[in-house]
Amino acid sequence: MACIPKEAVNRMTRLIGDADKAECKVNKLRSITSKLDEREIEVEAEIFKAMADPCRLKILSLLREGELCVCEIMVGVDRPQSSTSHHLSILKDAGLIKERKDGRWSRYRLSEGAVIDMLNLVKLMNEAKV
Amino acid sequence: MACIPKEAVNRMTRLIGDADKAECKVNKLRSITSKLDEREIEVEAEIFKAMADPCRLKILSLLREGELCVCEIMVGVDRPQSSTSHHLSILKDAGLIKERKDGRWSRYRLSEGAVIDMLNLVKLMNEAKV
DNA sequence: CTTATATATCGAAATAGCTGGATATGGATG
DNA sequence: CATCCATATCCAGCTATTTCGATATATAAG
Repeated sequence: MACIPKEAVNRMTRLIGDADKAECKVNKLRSITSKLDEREIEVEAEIFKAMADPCRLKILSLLREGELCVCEIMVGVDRPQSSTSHHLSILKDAGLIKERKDGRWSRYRLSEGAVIDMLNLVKLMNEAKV
Repeated sequence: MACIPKEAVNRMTRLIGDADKAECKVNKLRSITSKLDEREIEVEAEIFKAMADPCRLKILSLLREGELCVCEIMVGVDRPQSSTSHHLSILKDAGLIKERKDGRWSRYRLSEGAVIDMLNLVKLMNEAKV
């Protein structure tokens, strides 16, 4: 569940050469992560998780063209209705898309904000990788 | 594995009201996703997947401060060595971090490029969500 | 109120991912 | 080459996620 503190400090001491400096570095490192808001990180991970699936990335691509209802999206991604609906709810829970009820149809669109920026950025990262 | 084509077109026809227009929309939707490069989407999903874990987000936060070796990172995230090493390899495979061997130590740093932008963006999205 | 339809939710099986102890690898040193 | 040590890899158990058929919910219309 956690690293062994004593062993960790020993390692750091061997790495740095000085026990006091090592202790100091340990405290510095711990203070960085302890200042992070656990809840915030959880939510950020959820956002990335929502984007971490090929089918959902396709849905987001489709929605860049504009608002679509579920039946259109399931055609676009070529997946059964329940599967499509499931992915949509994950994207919605993460705040990436918005839903609008229209009679018996549910129409989805991209949320305002940074969704498109994220998609553009990851494209850049992909290209940089190759 | 795939949605039922005939049913899909029927749904679209009821949605749009005109069979020809529906057929046309189906083709348009399919052409959007068929133009997407399957391999590229796979890699993009891998990048998001690498960022979709609280522990790995903490590691990226730590590395924003500069290059660190594994023993420093395991202290920072308070995880055992094998676990830390595992997360580092996922981040490395996704291209988010780079490794530099230095004697018996492995030193990791953020990749040049859009990693930090991505972290800043998701922070914005998180704030926007609340 | 009955039927038809669009979407959401459920359930169960399959798959993928996380975790951490144990072990392997490989550099450094004597 | 024997030993120490940092890191990577392996393995097994556990949990989370994906998938899709079946069912439930809800809106529309007759």
